[in-house]
Amino acid sequence: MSAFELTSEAPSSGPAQPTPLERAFYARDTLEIARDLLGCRLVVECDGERLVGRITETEGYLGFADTACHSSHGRTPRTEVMFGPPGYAYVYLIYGIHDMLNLVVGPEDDPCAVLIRAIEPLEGEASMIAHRRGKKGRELANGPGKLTQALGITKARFNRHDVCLGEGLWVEPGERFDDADVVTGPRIGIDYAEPEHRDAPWRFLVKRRK
DNA sequence: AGGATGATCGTCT
DNA sequence: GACGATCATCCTA
Repeated sequence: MSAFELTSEAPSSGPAQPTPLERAFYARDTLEIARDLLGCRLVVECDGERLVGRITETEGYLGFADTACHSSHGRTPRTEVMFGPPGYAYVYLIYGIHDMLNLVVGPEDDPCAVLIRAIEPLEGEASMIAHRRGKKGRELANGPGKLTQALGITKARFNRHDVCLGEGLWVEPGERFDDADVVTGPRIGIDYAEPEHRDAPWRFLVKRRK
């Protein structure tokens, strides 16, 4: 079992060119992708500025058979994008307040997704703090609603967005975390799901450092 | 540090 | 008309 080949450009002093993960990255097993996304760079172009965060927490949602996955309740206008090809954003509003960022994965007609749950700031931190009304440090983006607010990701702007183009919103290779630094556990906020799905260890997070 | 509670609206029955 | 892949605030210690 081998990790997807994540290659990164050598660091350069000039403005970085987008190096988005290609569609093949997203056309694989959901849980492998959720694992591999840890350490990757989430990039958003916001008000002419590039905001970048290191992904530190994800959850896999496994499609039809997963009663915690939206698509398991049927194909609707909201869930439609998950039934399409991989490499697109599925952004929806929860609790009337929070935008959730998911990446559609797996083959077409196999409606799986990975929820991005947390990031750490790499570029544009000052703007992220401003978006978060002064919150900083671990409180800046350690939750799915927090990171979308910090990065300016909304459903209106990015639902159904192609993340393989390298414009607007995409994911780039970053550092690869060692397995020893990765923890798994049950997913958050899905108590309504069947026990076998509610308790499945499909949440991935980087162990707290420093 | 941690538990309870209210916020707020798109989506589906 | 109900409820949710949550968060911030307001308490109590």
